[in-house]
Amino acid sequence: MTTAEENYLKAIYHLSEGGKKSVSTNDVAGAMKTKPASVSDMLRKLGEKEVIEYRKYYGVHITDEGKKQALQTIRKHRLWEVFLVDKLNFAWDEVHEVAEELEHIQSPLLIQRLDAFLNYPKFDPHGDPIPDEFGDVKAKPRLVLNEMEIDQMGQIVAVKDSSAAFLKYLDKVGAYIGARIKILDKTDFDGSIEILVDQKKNLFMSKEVAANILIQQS
Amino acid sequence: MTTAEENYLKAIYHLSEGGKKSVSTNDVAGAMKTKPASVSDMLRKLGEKEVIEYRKYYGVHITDEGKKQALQTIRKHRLWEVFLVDKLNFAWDEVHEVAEELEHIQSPLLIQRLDAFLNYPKFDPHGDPIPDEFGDVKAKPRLVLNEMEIDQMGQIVAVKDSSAAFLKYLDKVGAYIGARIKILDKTDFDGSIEILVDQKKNLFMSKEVAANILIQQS
DNA sequence: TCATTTTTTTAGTCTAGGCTAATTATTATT
DNA sequence: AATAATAATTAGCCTAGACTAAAAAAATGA
Ligand SMILES: [Mn+2]
Ligand SMILES: [Mn+2]
Ligand SMILES: [Mn+2]
Ligand SMILES: [Mn+2]
Repeated sequence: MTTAEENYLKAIYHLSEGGKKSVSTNDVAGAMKTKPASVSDMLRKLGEKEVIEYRKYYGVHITDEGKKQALQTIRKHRLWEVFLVDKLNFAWDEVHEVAEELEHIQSPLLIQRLDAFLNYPKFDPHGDPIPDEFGDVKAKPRLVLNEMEIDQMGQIVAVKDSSAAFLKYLDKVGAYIGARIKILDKTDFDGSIEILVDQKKNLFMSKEVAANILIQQS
Repeated sequence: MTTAEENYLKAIYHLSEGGKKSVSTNDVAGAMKTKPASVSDMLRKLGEKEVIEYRKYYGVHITDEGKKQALQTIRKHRLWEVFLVDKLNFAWDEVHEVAEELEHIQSPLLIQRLDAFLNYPKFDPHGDPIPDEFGDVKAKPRLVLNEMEIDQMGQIVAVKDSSAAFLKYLDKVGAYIGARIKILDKTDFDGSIEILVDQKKNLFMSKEVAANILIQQS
């Protein structure tokens, strides 16, 4: 698999995650920031490699083999992110782009040793689970913050958006992975919410922000 | 610079190292394991970027700017090799191929942090000096083992060949960076030599092997 | 249902980096 | 100095991965 193929397959995997059976050409183009015409071409190639099932005009469905390969790339991406944050003192908003390159280095030994060196981490700096070498991820149920009800409580365990802009914003307002939160108020009009962080700090946030924060109930 | 351009420029830099003013198309093709026709094409491109001076039919000369860029790639390569050996417990014969990929990751911050994490190493696992961030290398005079005379002494400080085959051979016979050696005998007929390692072990080696071992006199 | 809109694919073009075969320049040898 | 050998370049082709414009299929909705 080339770097481009790995990136496409990973995008298709992520687009399929919400349990969607099929992913459209336009969806992939959006995720990859390429044109639909380029996507059609790539889908044909990935179809021939049998990592996806591709029916012209009807979108694409990732195969078990494809899922396995995508999870390997994701594993590598997240392990490198842990390395950058834990060992090289990168901030959590600085790691995504570099990991996007590092994930394509081809060396099973490297990843095995890196995993050991990092002490077999289970989550990356954004709270996302790291698949094991067989592609198994232990997924605990998580809620999206903007869908929680008043008085519900929980802990921030992950973010959906790993862009520097979003993560810097969270840093600024004091939201972080592990923070204990409680829903204080919700505004029907715009969907914005008010939460209590660590039993001491009130925090208002827009629906857009809350929709990118994942909560686990304790 | 693309990965391919970086690899070519590095090869040209290494081929120029012996003080040779100009490097031939065939030399580059040999080092890169590509055909001369492909090299001609690349030389034109590198010439346009002014990292080399290219006169058709008369070989190529690396510019100061080219040297600077090559040294940055070499710096990255060698830092990654140190990381693999010191932190991930790779053997010195296992690192070259992986470093060949890692050296192309584009992130100045990454290299700066990696350097600090490794405690600013001055040499890679093969004894080669690591250029600093300005491209400066501190080069101490080194002799090639097969050119030394009987009774001369010194320390193995580096190897010229970083292939797994060669390094595994050195492991097997007990030669390593840092070993103190003394020339016991030389055979004119085939250039083979006998050395004493660490004042206790006699070691015979062919001219070919000795020609890839670098000695610093103490 | 049938026309319009939207989505997707195809056709054709481009660049990077390879290749082979043919040509040309340089170097070596009579 | 002329010819032969060698080295290097050019010409033409290929694949991967992008793109635009045109064509075709599917979805929408009057
Ligand atoms: Mn990537
Ligand atoms: Mn992440
Ligand atoms: Mn390389
Ligand atoms: Mn090395």
